[in-house]
Amino acid sequence: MTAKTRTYGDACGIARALDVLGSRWAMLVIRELLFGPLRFSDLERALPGASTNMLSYRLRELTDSGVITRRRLSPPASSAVYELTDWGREVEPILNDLGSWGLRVSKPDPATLSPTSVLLFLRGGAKVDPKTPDMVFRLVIDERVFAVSLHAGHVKVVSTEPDVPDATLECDPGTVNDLLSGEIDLETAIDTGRATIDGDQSKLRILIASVADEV
Amino acid sequence: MTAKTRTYGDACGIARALDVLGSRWAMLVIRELLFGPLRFSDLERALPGASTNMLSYRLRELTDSGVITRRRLSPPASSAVYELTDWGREVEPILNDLGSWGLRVSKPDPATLSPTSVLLFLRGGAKVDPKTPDMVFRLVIDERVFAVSLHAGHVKVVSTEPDVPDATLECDPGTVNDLLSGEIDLETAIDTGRATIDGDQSKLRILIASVADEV
DNA sequence: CCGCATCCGTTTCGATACTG
DNA sequence: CAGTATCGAAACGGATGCGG
Repeated sequence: MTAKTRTYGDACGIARALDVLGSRWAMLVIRELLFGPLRFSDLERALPGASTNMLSYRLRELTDSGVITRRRLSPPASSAVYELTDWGREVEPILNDLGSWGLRVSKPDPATLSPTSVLLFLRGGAKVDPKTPDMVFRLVIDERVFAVSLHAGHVKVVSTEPDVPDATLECDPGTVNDLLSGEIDLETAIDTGRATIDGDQSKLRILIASVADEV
Repeated sequence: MTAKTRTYGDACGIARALDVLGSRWAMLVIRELLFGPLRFSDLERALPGASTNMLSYRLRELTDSGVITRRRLSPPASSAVYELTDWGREVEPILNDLGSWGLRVSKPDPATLSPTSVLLFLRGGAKVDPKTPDMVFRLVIDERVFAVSLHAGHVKVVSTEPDVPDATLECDPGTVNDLLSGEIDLETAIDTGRATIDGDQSKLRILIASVADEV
């Protein structure tokens, strides 16, 4: 059954992009894959509200149109993962811009927040003074480990274990977001048990402050 | 009946943007409004395939969320127009990027092409040598007049009558597109009656060539 | 003609249940 | 874990009609 998706039938590049990315959940699936390959169930967890049904269908569509690929992991762990193709990775700046634009939309009331969203926000929102000394953090959100590094005023976020981090911060996505948007401060987060810190707390404070200023 | 649109229920900026722009035709409506206010029927013509039904609903939604405004024209012409708010105008760069990304998607078979799409393409695709002398054109597509100017290697497209154009080009959207993408040349277009030219043809040729090179 | 409401068939989506 | 099957609900597309 060849998926004859509904098309805009418009030769414009925008319409053609939407023919591929315009259906519900498509862009959010891509958002989730921005920090590396994920399994079906990872996506399911990151996108509650998307039915398994929809997910598998969208994944097939995106695979067919060449935005993502399905790959089987090597023998020991024999599960399948989905990952962005080179072309798919090129939507990242678009999603970033869309994300900044969307900040002016009021938050939905019961709101989820995936680790990925927060990390994108961190990466995109930070404009740090280039004279700030370099630093590396180990960020643990929802069991997933990320290396967050500050180098020459540029924030980098990668989905790996950092070597020699200056500090480790472990907490849930909501807390990271509240910290970055300045809604709570680090002390409160620690005291209320929402965050666990290990290492150089002052450096972490610098990073957080620089992002919070932007917002 | 307050439009309680389906929401992603996700606090991420991307998801919130999609709560507003994610439904079918929404972004294309915005695309059409990028060059200035339009009436309901103008939108209808530019977006065949969108039912009047859908259009009026989308327009209300976009108005409610503050992306566009509805304004009544002054007395003589007492019709209403829709136009982007400042915030709405900020999606332009996003749509441009989306448009470039989407060029790699194969064209739908029976494909329409609105004047707006072509002009966006013209504006976005042209990287002209800054040493090229300035020029101004009068472009007439589907009865709509635009001023296309080349100044210091930058292409500007505005929806107004230009004063003192170097040349006038009148044709349908498809032809402009074919010219810009190098699929036909100016001579052929004129000979086959697809384009009508008045004024300095050589200058027009320079503009066209510089865009076609990009593609 | 313009802006929209209404009716109706089709497609897409969402929730739950169920299988390899 | 990684999806498919099923089914009701919502969104969409097309046609028509109606008051400015």
